[in-house]
Amino acid sequence: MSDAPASALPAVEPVVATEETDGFGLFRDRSVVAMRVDGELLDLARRVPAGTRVEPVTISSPDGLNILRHSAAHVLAQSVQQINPDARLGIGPPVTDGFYYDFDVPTAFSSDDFSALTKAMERIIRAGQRFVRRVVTEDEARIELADEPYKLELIGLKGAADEGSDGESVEVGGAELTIYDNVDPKTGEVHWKDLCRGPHLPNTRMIGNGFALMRVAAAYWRGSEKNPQLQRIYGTAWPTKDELRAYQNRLEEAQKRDHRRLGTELDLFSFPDEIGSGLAVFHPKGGIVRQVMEDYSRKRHTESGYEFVYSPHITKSNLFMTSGHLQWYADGMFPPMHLDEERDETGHVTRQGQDYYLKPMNCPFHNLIFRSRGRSYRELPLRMFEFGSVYRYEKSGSLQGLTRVRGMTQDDAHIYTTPELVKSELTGTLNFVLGLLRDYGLDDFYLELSTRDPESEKFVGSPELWETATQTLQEVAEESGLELVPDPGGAAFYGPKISVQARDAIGRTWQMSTIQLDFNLPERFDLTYTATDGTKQRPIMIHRALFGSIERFFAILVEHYAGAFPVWLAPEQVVGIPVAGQYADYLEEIIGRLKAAGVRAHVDHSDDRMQKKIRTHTTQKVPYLLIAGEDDRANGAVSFRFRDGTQLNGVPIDEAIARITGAIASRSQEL
RNA sequence: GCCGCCUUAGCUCAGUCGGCAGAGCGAUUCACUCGUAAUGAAUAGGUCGUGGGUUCGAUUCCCACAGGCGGCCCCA
Repeated sequence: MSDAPASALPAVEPVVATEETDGFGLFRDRSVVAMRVDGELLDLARRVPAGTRVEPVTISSPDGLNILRHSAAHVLAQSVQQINPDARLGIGPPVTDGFYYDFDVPTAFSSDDFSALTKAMERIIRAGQRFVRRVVTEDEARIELADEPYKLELIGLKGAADEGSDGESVEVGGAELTIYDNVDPKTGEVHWKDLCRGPHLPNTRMIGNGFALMRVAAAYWRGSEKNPQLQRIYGTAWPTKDELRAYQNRLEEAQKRDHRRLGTELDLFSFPDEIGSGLAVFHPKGGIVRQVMEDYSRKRHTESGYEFVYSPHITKSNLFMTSGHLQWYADGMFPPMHLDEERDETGHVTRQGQDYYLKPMNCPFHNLIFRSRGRSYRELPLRMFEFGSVYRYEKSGSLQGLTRVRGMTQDDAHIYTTPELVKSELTGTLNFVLGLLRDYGLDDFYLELSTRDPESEKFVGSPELWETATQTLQEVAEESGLELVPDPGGAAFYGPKISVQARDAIGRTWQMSTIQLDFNLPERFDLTYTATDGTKQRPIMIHRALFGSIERFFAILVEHYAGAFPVWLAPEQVVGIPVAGQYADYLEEIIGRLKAAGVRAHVDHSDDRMQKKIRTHTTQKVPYLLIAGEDDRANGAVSFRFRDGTQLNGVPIDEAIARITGAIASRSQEL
């Protein structure tokens, strides 16, 4: 979706080779950068025998873009080693919208190095160096790459496991070990080489001027924090300069929508240093948005048969021993408060203390509520809902605005059901979740089904139980009619789940709600209900978070709407602007009627000129500005000005009020 | 937690090659009363993130810590 369509390019069709030839012989079109034979991507320079069916890969296709970006990564690495011959190479794969290359260098790169690197890259690109593939034996590769310890490690890995992480397969994923030489087209001199499975662009010239270096970062070698950290340079590359610019504009657009920036500009929330990292306060305007979000959610939950429960923020450790959280997730919890311990003068403990923990999850509390008395099958499904405040000691480096915090409010529900009702309950829950998300303005979804990693021993419940549950989730997901993406191995140890992914206004996807089956907690808490035949049965538990966390969902909505909330959510819905002071009283009457109807409205009585007031409240993204001057007063009317700058003048007062209250009541996305 | 960068007024940012700091917006006050994105003027506002060190002198140099940003790892 972020890749530009290839519509401008002429259609290029698969061909069948009539004689032995190479890709250059088969495709004259310059947009073809590689070819596909039997599903395998090959350089255009590769020979194919007569009778081979060959598909062209154009530079703008997903495969073509990856090849472009991977080749750009090579050119980056060549430039780095040109400038700093001591830099050792890690890996350099393409990623979404770009590429990176990891280097082991004694001193980290800074963005100051970018201009020199970019110049070096441009020189290589202009030289039109050819990427020439060469098959080598393992021993030959070891000799040639004797100075590249990381590459040697990859060669060693190749035999062991073909399934490396995605980046490594770019280097050594193929059936043969290959090295690509960067060859000067005039002299035939080899300027640089890299262990790589390819394929590559025919030559560097095709990278053109559609690339840019983006940022530097550190990354653990082969993704493990036990390994040394390498210095990573991220870049982006596109078939044309225009596409590069379009990409850069998208990034700028995303930056303008950044909820942290809008949170300050619109006075919604802040993270005072005094409180601590990852702990937010919501200001009055953000508070209104939150309150409206929560109130509407409460209403819908009540209508859908959920019951509201409340639980404390802290608990003694034994509860999280029972749930298993302390065993599994102690690292992610705030350390305990040790209370009630007493010692004598010599320091000996005379009274054993108690550890209290801030809760990282609500489910154990809900289980206690379930267990507080005997339960009958007649009560099931039992749906408990809570806006539960949870605290998680996230690592300092992973905190991010409101999307990753240490204190948050989950809209958490736990559903206890009989096995017979699991499927209908899951279906109902999924529909409920999707419906509610749509009401908040998100409507482009796909589902992800996270299943057990069959390799892993770390799971609870029998394989048969997992099998049935996964099957049920799959059916429910398929019946929704939404696109379903498998996420093998993504399940938690205690059960499979469906998660709802939503695309926002600029096409980014966010993981939203999760619906998760749990085979673990009912067991650990020994939850039972009495079935029709009088026997005690184990209920099945479904965890369901809709927003995930209110804070994060709030952030997503801010970014989705770029701060311009639909009226029903907007902190300020209407601001009255008199053309001159003498019309303030007239406007005040209209605004008064709106306030009486529950609309968040006020008249701007400041000394600013009217144009200034319009600017002020437009930048504050107020949905409706109501303007009144002599013309309006004479006609018993008022004039609208909307956020997009359009206006609607001389609207009769009753009509104006009906329009506003109507848009609020219907939670309209339109004004 | 790890790597790199950053922290100057409420916000966005200049600046000082070591001699106690400046703009725009915002705020306040006064004048202006105006028909769809900035009226004008004046005033207030900063122990330059915190703590140490070097120095005659530190916002500037060094160290530590805190907070932020970008990644990595992680995300029940």
